[in-house]
This record gives sequence, structure tokens and C-alpha cells, in this order.
Amino acid sequence: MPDVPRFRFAPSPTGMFHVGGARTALHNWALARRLGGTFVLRIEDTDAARNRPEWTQGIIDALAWIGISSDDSHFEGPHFQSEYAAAHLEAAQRLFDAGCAYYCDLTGDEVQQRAKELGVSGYGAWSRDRGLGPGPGRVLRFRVPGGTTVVHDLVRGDVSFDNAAIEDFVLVRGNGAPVFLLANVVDDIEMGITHVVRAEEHLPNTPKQQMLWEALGHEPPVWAHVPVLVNEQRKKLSKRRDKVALEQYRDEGYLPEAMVNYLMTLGWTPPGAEERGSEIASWAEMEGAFRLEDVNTSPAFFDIKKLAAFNGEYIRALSLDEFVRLAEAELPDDWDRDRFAAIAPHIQQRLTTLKEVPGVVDFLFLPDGADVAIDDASWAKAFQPDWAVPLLSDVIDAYGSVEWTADALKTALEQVMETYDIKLGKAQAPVRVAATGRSVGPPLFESLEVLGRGETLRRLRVAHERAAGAGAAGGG
RNA sequence: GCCCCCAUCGUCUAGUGGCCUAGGACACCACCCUUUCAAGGUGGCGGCACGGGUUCGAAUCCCGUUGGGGGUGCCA
Repeated sequence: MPDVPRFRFAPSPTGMFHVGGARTALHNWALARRLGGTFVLRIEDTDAARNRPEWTQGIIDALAWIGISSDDSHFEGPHFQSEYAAAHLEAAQRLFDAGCAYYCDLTGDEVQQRAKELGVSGYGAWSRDRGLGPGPGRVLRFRVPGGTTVVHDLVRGDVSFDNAAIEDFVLVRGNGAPVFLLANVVDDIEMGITHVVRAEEHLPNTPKQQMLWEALGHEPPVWAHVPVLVNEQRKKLSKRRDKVALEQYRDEGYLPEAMVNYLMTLGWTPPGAEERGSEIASWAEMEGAFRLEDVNTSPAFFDIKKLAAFNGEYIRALSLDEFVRLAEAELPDDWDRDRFAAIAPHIQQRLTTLKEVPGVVDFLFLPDGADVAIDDASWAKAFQPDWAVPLLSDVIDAYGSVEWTADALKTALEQVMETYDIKLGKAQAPVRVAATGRSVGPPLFESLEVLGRGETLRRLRVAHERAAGAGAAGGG
């Protein structure tokens, strides 16, 4: 009778959720669901400094954001490593009783000192046969057996380690607290974990953990080590130097679906991507096809540019209603929602992130009577041609009585520009800068329609006055 | 130092001995479209790290070199 596969995701709270962690969580999640198994969340909070409730909540929230939540029947947890402290110590005792571990009274400094004097590397197993019992300050070390440990890894195949190169590692600290290696294995055994899917950086730990599983009388789980995510310098993504917090991307207006899709493409290709000419795929498609055996073995560069491209695609794919709803969350409270809804369809296809929304429409939400902030470079270019000022003057006249719709506004400008024998692309420039302050932005006539006749005319007049004045001063 | 992993366009990848004069995506460039900017369309640039084998045949298998990364804690 085959057991239900049990995967686990075991982050330690650090105050932010690493994108690399998000990816391995996604891998575990996809497998747990596709195989009808369970995704077990365990918070590794043994280190007292990492035991902050708000940090734990941060992990739960981050997981929920990428679609991994306790609402789903495949989700189990959160469990807390600290709750298994008794089991850790009990396991340590069993290991000692069975002769698989021994006590050692050398401090870290002493070990280093001796290694240096004797010219050996690592711990020299000095206390192996001293028959020491437990005592204050004494650590419990694992007695690494001879031979070779072979790790069967779903991503990498068989990886073998010569046990002679593995030192007798510490299981329990001098203060009686178990270390990660032991706690991790004991927890996995206690929770009936069958698959350990994690990042490659843990591969060197694996032979040690496998020996522990065996010494504790259990079959090791299925191992899988996915490649690490790296930065431009090809170094592992780190909290210190790289932008790795999932929360930060969320706050910058990335959609969770885009983030999830992008993360899954690192080291793996969604089904049919080549035929479709696109790596964009739904979670259902990816979940249905994801296999560890298909995951690449080399490190992947976390490319924000590509993430941004994915995000743009996802924003464009939103229904208008959904887009408006999400975009409104980025707007200042006092901005008129109806006014935003009117311009929304014209900006949706021009965005990379939701965070950009206020910046592209802010000219529509100025306080009464306030002048637009004019971008100097845009102004200089728009009013460079001789025809700019007279054209603006004509536009002001025409816009005084034209029907106030985008189409009519466009037609009116087209009539005006004929006199000057210029194309719309050029003719719209002075009007755009006058009304919006910038040379780029949402489609002009649609923007003016939303702005309204009164305010549009006011801004055009202010600009005309300024441009005409400058022209006169410059000419004289 | 020691242990382990990795090596296809700038980047992410497809490729598991002949379908590869190596395919797709992002980025970049050009053109088209166009109401600025995007989006969209078309096209382009660009890669199997190197050296030996094995084989009728190698991006694919083996060995070596070089390069990169990870780990080497009484952190997790």
C-alpha cells in the first residue's frame, strides 16, 4: 500500500521571504497537489532570535500570496520546530545509547587549535573513544562510519560522498540545544516526510542527514536538490546584496501570477512553451506537468527584466474590471475613482508594474487651480518649432467650442495642423506638454476628454502665455 | 586546503547519438503599424567553454583541462 507522499517546506523566519524559497515552495506545492500528497509547512524557529510571531505570519502571508494556503486540503501546518524539542533530545539520547554518537569536551577554539598544530582539516575525532558521558559544555557528536554514502537525487542522479571526508559533526550543542542537522531530520521523521525537495546549497548536508535517518532506523526520503538562484555575478542570491524579498516585489506592483510563472521557468520549461512561442502558462498547466526529473541542474540567474516582461503580459491579460480594482489600490485616497476608471483602459497596456499607475495619470488629479509640473526637456523640444505657439493659439480657439469627445478633439487638432502642414505626431506635442507637462503619457485626446474642457483650456492658456512670452524675450 | 555540484545565444531554456546548417522566450537592433509612449506584426543579431577519445555519426556518451558555483559553524 503506497503511502501518500508528504513534502515539506521548512523556512526559518528572517523577516522577509526569499524568492528562492518561494520557488522551492512552489515546487513542493506543485508536486504535493499533482501527486495527491501533502505540503507540510514547518517553521524552523529553534534559534531564539528567529522566534518572532510576526515573522512567522510573514511567511504564511507570503505563501498565501503565491497561492499556497491553508485553505487548500493539500496544505498542512504550520508546525513549529520548537515544539519538537523533546523529540530532538530523545533522538540524540537514542543515538548515544546505540553508540552512534559520543560526547566531546573540546571547545570550538580548541578543535581549531589542534587541527592547526597537527595540520589536519576539520575535527580529528579526538574524543571518539574517550568514553565521555554527558556534562556541562560537552557536545554530542555523530560517529561517522566508514565507507561511502550515496545520495539518490531526483534532480542530479546519484551523488556519492566518501565518509572519510565527513567529520564527526555536532548533534547537540554544549548548552544542550540540538543543531539544525539533527532537528531537521527528526522533524522530517516525526512528520512522516517522504520527499525532501530543497535548494542545492543543502546537498553537502545530505549525506550527514541520510546517515542520521539510517542511524535512527528509517529509510531516507526521496531527495531532490534544485539549483540555486544567482545574481548577475553568478553568486547565490543573498539578502545582503540582492533584491530577494518577495514582499518587495509584491509592494512594487508585481502580480503573484506573474511571479509564480516566472519563478517556475527558472530551471524548467512549462509544457508547450516552444510550440506556443510563449513561456506564459497557468498554474494548472504547470502543476500538471511539473517533474523534478525535468528540472535543470545548473544555477539560474534571477532576471528582473524578464520578470517585468511577464508582469506586463499578466497586467494586459487582466479584465478591465480586475485591472481597475487592482490599480485603484495604488492610488492616493483623494483621487477621484470615476475619473480613474475613465482613463484606465488607455493605460492598462502600457504598464510593467501596478506601482507605475499613479505616475502616469497624476496630471488628471491635480488640486483645483494648480499648474502642471512641466518637464523642461519636453517643453523645450515641443516648443522648439516656430509653428508651436501659433498652433497652440489656434487649438485654444478651436477647443473653446468643439464637442468634448476624444474623436472631436482629434479632428479639431487635425484641422488646425493642416494650416501648418505638419503631421499629427508632431502637432500633438505642444498640446500634450501644455496639458500634461510631459512628452509621453496616455493617448492625448482621451486624456483631454477626461480632463475636461475648462481645465484643458486653462492649462493650454497658461502654456501659451509662457511660450509666447519666452519667444518674444528670446527674439528681442 | 578539502568535499560536492555545474558548463547550449547577454539571460532563462529546448535538446537524452542521426529529425540540429541547434529551436523558443526575455533583452537588444531594424522595419511596419501608430495620437506621444507602449502594445502588436515582421525581420535581424547572437550559443553547444577547450582538448582528447568512443562511434559510420556527438550539443548529446567517456576522460582530462579550464572556468563558475555551493559547502566546509556548538547558523538554519
